[in-house]
Amino acid sequence: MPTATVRPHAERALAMTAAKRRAKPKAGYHHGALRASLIDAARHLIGTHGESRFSLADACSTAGVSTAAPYRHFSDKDDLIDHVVAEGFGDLTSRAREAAAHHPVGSEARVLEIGRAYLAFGLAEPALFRIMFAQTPGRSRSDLVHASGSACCAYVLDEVVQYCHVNDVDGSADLVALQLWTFVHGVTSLVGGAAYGAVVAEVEVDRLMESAAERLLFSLPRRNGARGHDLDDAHR
Amino acid sequence: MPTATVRPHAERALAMTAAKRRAKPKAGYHHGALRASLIDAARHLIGTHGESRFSLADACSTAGVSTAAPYRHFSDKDDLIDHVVAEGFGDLTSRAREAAAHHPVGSEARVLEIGRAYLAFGLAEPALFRIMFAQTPGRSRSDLVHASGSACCAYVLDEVVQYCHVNDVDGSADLVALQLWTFVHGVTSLVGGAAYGAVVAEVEVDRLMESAAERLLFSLPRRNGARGHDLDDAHR
DNA sequence: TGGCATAAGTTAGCGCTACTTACATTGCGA
DNA sequence: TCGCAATGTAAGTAGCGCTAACTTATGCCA
Repeated sequence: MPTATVRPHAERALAMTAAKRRAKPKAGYHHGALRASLIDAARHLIGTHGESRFSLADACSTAGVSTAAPYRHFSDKDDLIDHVVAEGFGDLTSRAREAAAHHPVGSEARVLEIGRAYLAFGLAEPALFRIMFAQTPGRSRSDLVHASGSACCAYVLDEVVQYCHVNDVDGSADLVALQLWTFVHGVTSLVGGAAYGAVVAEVEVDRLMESAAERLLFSLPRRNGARGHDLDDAHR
Repeated sequence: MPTATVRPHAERALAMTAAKRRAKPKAGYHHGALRASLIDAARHLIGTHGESRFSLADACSTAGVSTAAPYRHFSDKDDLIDHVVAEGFGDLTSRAREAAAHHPVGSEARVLEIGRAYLAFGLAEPALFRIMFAQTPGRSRSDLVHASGSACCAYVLDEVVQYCHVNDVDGSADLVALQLWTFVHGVTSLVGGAAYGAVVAEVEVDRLMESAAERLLFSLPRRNGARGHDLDDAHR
């Protein structure tokens, strides 16, 4: 047994600032909030270096623990990533809900703000957004990912369906909702990537989305025979 | 010096079948078509195990060479992946061009078939499709990737712009083309992932795309004041 | 046709990573 | 306060990307 045990990782306090908002960090042998700290660190590292460059060892050193510590909280590296993805879906849903809250149900502004929140999330963390909707061929994601992911998609789709019901849109509300979600997801995927930059100016992305929402939803005919919007609104 | 040199990798011939269509494989110390074989192997392995699980060593063993061999042809692992991506963009463009060739310029069928080819490519190789449009935050892709990628996108967009010109569509053709491409890309991204499966039946994807093309392009007003299609066609 | 520069392979080895095993430390409840 | 479960560490293994130094085959040229 060692007579004078050196307290390792004295610099841990420096790395804990990121997790401070989540739990009380106690300096010492036990980290106190390692689970949350590792998720935070992984999310940040994936965002800055990409998923393929992300290493568990990096996350450990930023959290200030040894490389064996994560296995007390996660079964393996993929399990940690799954928790990052689930947290991402939770954040995306929260952001969309917050954006919607300021506008009445069934209003165009509400639908548009949800779309903008979706896009803003993808722009803020493109690498996270990508792994959220990706699936590795070999393995299946955890139930946590499936639950949070389908909850997120279900919410977004439901908001569009509600717009259709409130405004008596003719035709299949599910189809329309799926189309709009698909489009917003497409914009978000492309602007987060490299291909878009050469083609689209960032200022125009919002106009692109508004115009698409107009053509895919707002201008759709209503059950009473009227038309939601004059189509000319879409390209003035 | 060894007196009796054993010829290593006698089983190489077995692994060469995949590259046989590309170059003449000569059994022996020199592979003969290693560059192409490695690209093939990488593309296949990324497709079956995902990018994050793809290892250069696996590609080497399927090609039947040592792990140092790739560095005679590629600067590093990322360089090999870049070549896979460039080949992917080339294939995607080829498929789209072939699909378009059977229909007159400016016809709805031509636009739809290009969209279907795009979707079919993404369904056939989802992992490849994903890395084609992804970018790792830390590093920039090679000029090869940028060239093939922007050529692919430029072709797809140009076809929609041509439709607009042939049919005298009113408004910005660039905007419309971008919208349609974004939508098709969104469908392809989502069906390749896990989120869609729970929501959309695969049979309906084609109807989804057709209906979106109707609303985003075919039903748009024309310069002479007419309307391309009656909007009701979109949801009969 | 011989000879040689060079292209294109190989083996050996380094540092990093994911993960496991065995051990150390701590907090908490009986 | 004791003991145990939770949570950390250190050490070790296998596999990975990549490099350095060496070996083999090929094409070209006197």
